[in-house]
Order: sequence, then structure tokens, then C-alpha cells
Amino acid sequence: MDTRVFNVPRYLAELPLFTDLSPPELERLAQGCQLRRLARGETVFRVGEPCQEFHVTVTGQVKLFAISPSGQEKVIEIIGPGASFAEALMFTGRPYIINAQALTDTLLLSVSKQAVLAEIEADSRFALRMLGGISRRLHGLVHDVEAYALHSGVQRMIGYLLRKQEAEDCVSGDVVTVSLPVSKATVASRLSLTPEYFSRALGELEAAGLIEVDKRDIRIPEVRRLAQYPSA
Amino acid sequence: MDTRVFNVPRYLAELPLFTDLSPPELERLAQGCQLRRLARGETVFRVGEPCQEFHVTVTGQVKLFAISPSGQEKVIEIIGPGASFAEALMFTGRPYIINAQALTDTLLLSVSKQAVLAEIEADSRFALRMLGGISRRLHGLVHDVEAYALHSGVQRMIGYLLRKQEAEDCVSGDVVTVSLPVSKATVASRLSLTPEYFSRALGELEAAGLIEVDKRDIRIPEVRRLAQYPSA
DNA sequence: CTGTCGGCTTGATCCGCATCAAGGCCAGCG
DNA sequence: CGCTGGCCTTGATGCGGATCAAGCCGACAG
Repeated sequence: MDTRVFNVPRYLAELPLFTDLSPPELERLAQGCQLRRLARGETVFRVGEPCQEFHVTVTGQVKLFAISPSGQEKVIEIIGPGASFAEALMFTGRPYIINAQALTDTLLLSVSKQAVLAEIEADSRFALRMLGGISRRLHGLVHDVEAYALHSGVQRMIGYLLRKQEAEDCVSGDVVTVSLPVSKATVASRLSLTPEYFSRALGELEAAGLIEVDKRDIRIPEVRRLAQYPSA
Repeated sequence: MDTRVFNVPRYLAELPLFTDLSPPELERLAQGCQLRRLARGETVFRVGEPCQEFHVTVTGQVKLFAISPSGQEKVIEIIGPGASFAEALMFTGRPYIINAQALTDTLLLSVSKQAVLAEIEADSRFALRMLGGISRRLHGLVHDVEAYALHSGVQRMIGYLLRKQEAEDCVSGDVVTVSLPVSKATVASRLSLTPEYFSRALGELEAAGLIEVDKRDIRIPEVRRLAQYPSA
């Protein structure tokens, strides 16, 4: 995809956030947008920087993560194509509280705060969609907090696989296959596990005959049995 | 406080969320409100119930919590007087994903979804305040996720004490005192610790001379030294 | 005064998961 | 070709914090 021929208003219209906007509205919004190409490993923003926009990954992947004083990293979310991030931060008026970095070469669309605020003022339905989007993200975090506190590492992994499985309907024939979007180490951090333990957990499920692992592809012969682990 | 003489519009006006609303607006909003008295231990809502409103604790305390299949409980947040909860859920249109229960006798004000939606349509500044409120809550959760993943139990406890200390400016003379708002077991769950470990952690800090514990009051002689633990 | 009950502490033990340390496997590249 | 560097696995060991089990203390009721 070439930046020069990329049609911003048309792309905006396809985002759930901006459906129903009229062409002139889209045009106005596009004025407040900025396209950026990022190479793998490049930083989108860092803790402490001021926030004047939110972002959409058009293609590629971005990770949101925190870093402890001792340099340890915790991935909070992995953002895939078509997904947005940092909307909430924009509305608090405070600097970024996490870091964002491209995991692959990425085409990034940044929408200025100004343009969003103007659109909210003009169209209350847009405000509602913004509220819905942020609320859904908040629920994702509540779900994560629950999982960290109440589920074991293996259970969190199973939960992750099952969610992905029902998000994308990845049935091919009889067995279901889910593919890890990024490296195992990154997924492990997302689940608050070490890479070592993640590997062992995969091995454990494989030994139990619940999954089959081939690099980043994981086949699940019987979803139901996996969901009930450990039991049978 | 007596429910019969409680002036809803006047109370609404004092909430950060509703400042700047005109008297007629407040009056309309108040139409969509409902006051409830709850005894200690009473349930506000449970997982799976439909959500038609958000809530404000006028007096008293409410805990938001999840329950694992095995019956284990994890407190996600403790809501004190003047604070609201479940706003985000209202905007997703889905049933509650957590439980809420009164920790003490509580006066609860519930604002109907309908009234909020109408107000958003009428006043975009209100939509912005709603967005700000939910965004701040989301940041609190991000902070928690960071803490669970990157800080030890003792560090989370210190973080909790320090945050409380700077939230309420509870300096009396020279030493700072913070009071736990609820039972130690509940605070422990909020921090994802067992009551036993919480107790030991307090003991450890006390032994190190960093705090002095008297029931629910915790005195901090030197905030800075506590913040730097463990180091000296 | 005495029972009892909720909230808290204390001790002994255990386990889930991290950590440290070595490879193994494959892709890219000289 | 072999060398190098990601990425992943595997094994040995250790620790943070959970669990189980008593016991303590103050509040309150009888």
C-alpha cells in the first residue's frame, strides 16, 4: 500500500467508529489526520509525551506496553490492522502513561484531538460511538484484571486461545486453527507469563492432546474439551 | 440523611460530572434518577443482569468484584461517597460483567441510561465530561494491570498507601496518616493479595520502621523513605 | 461475666511460576 | 557452505506468596 494513493476519507468510512458520517464530515475529519509509515521496532509514543491525537493501525501491528524501573516489560495490548488505540488518553488531557511501538512495518493513521472534539460537538451520535468504543476497551481491561487475579497461567492461555478462536471464525474443515499474531514471547507478556512458562504451558496442553502446535499455528481438535480443562 | 428531604437536583449539581448543567437540565436529569437505601451486604447488581442505569454512592461504600467458578472473590474497585460506577457498562449495551455490593449501609443514586443519552444529545460538553470520566477510570485499570504484572505484593501495598496519601491530603502536624476505607481483607483483595499476606506485608514495613499500624490507621513518618523501599 | 463471632495475626508448609543456564532450530547472509 | 542471531524449548533450582490451621482480641449479646 502506497501512502500517496491511500484515500484517507474512504478508509475512515470503513472504521466502525466513523460509519454513518457524511462525505463532507469525513473530508473534514481527514484534514485532521496524518499518515505515518513506521519500520518494525519504531516508537509511536512513549510514557510522558503529550497526547494530541489517537491512532489507527491501517496495516501492521503495534504493541502497547509498560516498563518497570528494572527494565522489565509488560505488554498490555496488541493492536492489529483496523484497530485504534489511545482514544481514552486523548480525553484525559494528560501525557501518555504507556508506550507504543511497531511490531512490524506499519502504516499508521493519526487523528488529531481537535478534529475529534469538533466532530463530537457537531454530532452527538459520534460521541456515543466514541463512548461505546472506550467502554468496550475498559471491559477488556476488567476482564484482564479478573483473569490475572482468578485464573492460573494455563487457564489464561486457554482463555486467550478460545477468545481468539471465536473472534475470528477460523474453522477449516473439522478442526479449528488459531494463529498467534506475534511472537510467542510477546503473547506471553500479554498474558503476564514468562516465555519459558508459556512454552511449558503449550507443551502441557499438547501432551494432554488438547492442542497441536506448529510454529505459530495452534490447532484445536475439540474446542469444548479445551474449554473444560482441567477436568477430564 | 433522610431520603425524603434529599434534594436530588442540588446533589447532582455538586458532582463533577454534572457541573455546568443549568437548573432546568438538572431537573430533567433528576426525573431519570432513583434513590435507594441499601443495607450493608445488599447487592446492587450481579453479573448477567441487564444494565439500564449507572450509579452514584451518595453515602456509604460499594465494592465492585468478580467471582471465580470456585467461589473466590476479587475486588476490582472500592467506591466511596460521591463516586460513580458502571457508567461504561451502560454504553456497551451488554449485561453487567461484575458484581456490586454495599459494604456499609449506603444511599445510592441511580441515573437512568435514557436520561444520560438525552443529555448527551442535548449538550456535547456533557458527552465530553462522560468521556473524561470513563477515560480516567480506564487509566486506573491500566495502572492496576501494570502493578499486578510488574510490582511485588509489598510494592503494590506501598503504591496503594502513597496514592491514598496524596489523594486526601492527610497531614496532621508532621507525620502523615492514611486510613483504610474498609476492612483489611477487602483492601487485600483489591490489591490481589490474601489477607494473610497483606498482614505480613504490613508487619514487614512496620518492622522496617516505615509505617506504624493502629487498626485501620497507618501512620507514615517519612513518605519519601516509604516510596523508596526497598533500598536503604 | 461469659460465650461467640468477625476481623486480624502468626506459624508451618506447599506450589505455581520465575529465574538462570544451556542448547536446538531455522533464516538470512557472508 | 558455515556463521550468526532470533526465537523457542528444556532442565535445574529458587522464591514469592497461597494455603491450611490455630490462636488472639475487641465488640457485642445474653
